[in-house]
Amino acid sequence: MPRSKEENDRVRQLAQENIRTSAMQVFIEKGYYNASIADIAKRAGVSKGLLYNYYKGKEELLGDMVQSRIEEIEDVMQKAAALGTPSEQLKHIIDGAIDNVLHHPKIYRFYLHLQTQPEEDLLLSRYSQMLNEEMARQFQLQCEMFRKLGVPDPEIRSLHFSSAIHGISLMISTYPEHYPVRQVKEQLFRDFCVTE
Amino acid sequence: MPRSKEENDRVRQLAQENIRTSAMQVFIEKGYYNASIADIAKRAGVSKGLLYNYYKGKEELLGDMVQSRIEEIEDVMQKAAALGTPSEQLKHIIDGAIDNVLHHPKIYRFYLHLQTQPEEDLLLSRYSQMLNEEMARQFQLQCEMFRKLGVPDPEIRSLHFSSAIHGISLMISTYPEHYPVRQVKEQLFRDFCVTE
Amino acid sequence: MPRSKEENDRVRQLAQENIRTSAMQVFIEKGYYNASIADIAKRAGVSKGLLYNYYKGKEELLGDMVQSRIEEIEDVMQKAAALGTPSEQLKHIIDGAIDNVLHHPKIYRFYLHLQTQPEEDLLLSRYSQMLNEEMARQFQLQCEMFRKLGVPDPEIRSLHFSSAIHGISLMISTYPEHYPVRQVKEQLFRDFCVTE
Amino acid sequence: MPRSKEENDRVRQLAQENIRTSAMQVFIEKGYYNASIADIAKRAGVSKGLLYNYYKGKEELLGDMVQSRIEEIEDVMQKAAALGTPSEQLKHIIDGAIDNVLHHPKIYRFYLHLQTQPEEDLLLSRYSQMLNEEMARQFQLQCEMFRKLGVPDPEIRSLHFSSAIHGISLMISTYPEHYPVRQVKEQLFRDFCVTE
DNA sequence: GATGAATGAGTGTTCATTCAT
DNA sequence: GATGAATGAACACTCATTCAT
Repeated sequence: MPRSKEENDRVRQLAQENIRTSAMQVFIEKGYYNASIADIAKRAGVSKGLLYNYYKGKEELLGDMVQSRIEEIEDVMQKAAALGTPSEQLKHIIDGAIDNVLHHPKIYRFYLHLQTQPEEDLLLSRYSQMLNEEMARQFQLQCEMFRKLGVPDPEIRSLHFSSAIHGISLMISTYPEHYPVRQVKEQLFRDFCVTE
Repeated sequence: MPRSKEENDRVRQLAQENIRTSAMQVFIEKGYYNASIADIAKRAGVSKGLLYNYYKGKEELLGDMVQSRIEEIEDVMQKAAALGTPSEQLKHIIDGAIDNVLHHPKIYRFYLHLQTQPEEDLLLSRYSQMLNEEMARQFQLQCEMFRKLGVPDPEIRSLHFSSAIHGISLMISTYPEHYPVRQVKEQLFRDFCVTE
Repeated sequence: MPRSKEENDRVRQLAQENIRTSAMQVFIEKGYYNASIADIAKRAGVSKGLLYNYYKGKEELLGDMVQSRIEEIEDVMQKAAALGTPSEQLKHIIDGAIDNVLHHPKIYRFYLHLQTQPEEDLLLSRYSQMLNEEMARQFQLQCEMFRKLGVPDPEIRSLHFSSAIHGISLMISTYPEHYPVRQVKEQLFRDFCVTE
Repeated sequence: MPRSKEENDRVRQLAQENIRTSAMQVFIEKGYYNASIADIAKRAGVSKGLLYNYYKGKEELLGDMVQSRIEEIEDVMQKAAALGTPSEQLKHIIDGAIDNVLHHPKIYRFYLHLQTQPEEDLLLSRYSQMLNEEMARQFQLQCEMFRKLGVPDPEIRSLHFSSAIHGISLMISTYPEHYPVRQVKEQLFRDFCVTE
């Protein structure tokens, strides 16, 4: 007795989800090049063959991860944009970025690693480019916010803002303990989100 | 008649230098895992065998690179420490860091990539750790400078300073063009190197 | 539809058996160091990759061979021990040893070759040691038999017995033809298995 | 000022002797295949290049060793043949063989190892054949001795004699300690060198 | 004679990917 | 859909041998 179409779909969804999650774990632990397909399949508790039924290969798995990372970022940005004042919007970005690093430093680390992939790595540079482009989109939205905030030179301001957040994120992910997160957030807020 | 010892030493030095330089180029272009020994040897115009006469393997080549990177950083820090006032010292660090990224964005990128290696990459994590430790040493020296500068909470200040520099460096290396370097340097100077 | 577990096991058994047998042939023909993995795989009609699915490497293949050789010897010893009189027991050892060399002189040669591996061959000395230890075990069992036989100095007697058998085996394996096997067996029996 | 011809020859002789001796040591320690030319040259304290001036390669070095081994054996046989009675002759062979193993068990081991080289090892089988042929020559001479001794079936007797000596040698070289050498020699003498 | 830098063919090993079942 | 046996290309590394000096 064959499964119904819906049930089949659900099985597919679950299997795919399972594989993707396992791949993320293994990539984050061992890095893309050290993660073998066998590792991922074993982690997911499926056969290598099945993995290839759902994903064309290792690269596509990474592509999925990058895609969902980008969606995550865009989600934060959209939620921010929906807020009333530019000050609140920027604060939301600060919180989103810092909390994310704080709770998942290894994930931040992984994507930064990917983002800094050598440009001529023909296999992966595509993904670092996608991430960088997302950063650029984020930058544009921030510019708009700073413009509304009424600061002079909103582009420069946005650049400073991004630099500050990335610098702090890097430091947090490198030394995850003892980082005075609250203070830093407040400092960022004072420096960037208010006009005297 | 065999070559004299000195002559031989010179030949060895040159060959080694040549190989190291080529390895750097290839690593930076293609990344560690995509750079094959054959690539490096070809780039150096040398046989694979000779490469192994001078280096035990791929890893040692990377080790050499990391070592010289660390020495480069320590050199900047020592030159800074030798200056008269904490203000000048910090300014020297700013200049050293920013100019370095500006002139060799790919090299900065490469080492940041290495630094963000997943921790369980047994092969490379050793090197990311070495780089992180160097960053920690740098941090300690900076604390001292801020202390002399007479700011309250010099540790927090040093943390902010490092975050700022790393953030900016990351942005510069990602978008090497159009970055308002002079302005940023001046801003950093105003933010961190003077006491009102 | 995947193969059933049992079917898969059978396939694995067959493949493994095939590889092991081919490895034995190639090792015996060309020697361990001259037998390349490619040789063995080709002989087995199998890809190099598959070989590594079943064996961790060249050394493990040899390990398997040594293991089964030891089991072969212990089998003869056990069968001997199960016999009624010491005289019969020793006769069984003589027959087992001589017949084995006679029917597979090259195999005897191979293991003797392995047993005489230079002690500092870090790779192989482990296996020569295992074989020597088996010989020592055999020696102990023989001592017991001679003791039951009621000879004076059973240890010395066992030593002579082993020396004689090894000497004869070496000669047979070196000059496999024309060796007066029956006579020699009878002589050994008269010399060692009876008490006047 | 060029060296005189004689002096030159002497230098050559010494250098060659030095290399040959070192090669023997290294071969005996690590085995032929694990001994690299670099090892041998280092042990001899000369450059790889010089080694190739005197020997065409690794194989020729081994050839030299085998040659001198054969001469050693023939020397014992000639000294034996020069003695007055067959009984004394055989005793001399016993002493020569056993004492040799006793004093240099590793060397015996090495040559037995070489002798048991797989027949299809195209590189080394030539040498194992040379050694086996020498053993055959020795066998012929022994036959003559046994004939003179007046035993029936001197060929069979010689075969037994060789088997006994090889068996004992193998045991001594494998368990160099505690072997009751004197007793064994006496037993051999009683078994083979006297007629009742 | 003497050196050791340089070569390159050969080998063991890994792993993404395919496909018969 | 699901499996895992099987493949083979790619790679790191070794070492006997050559030759310019």
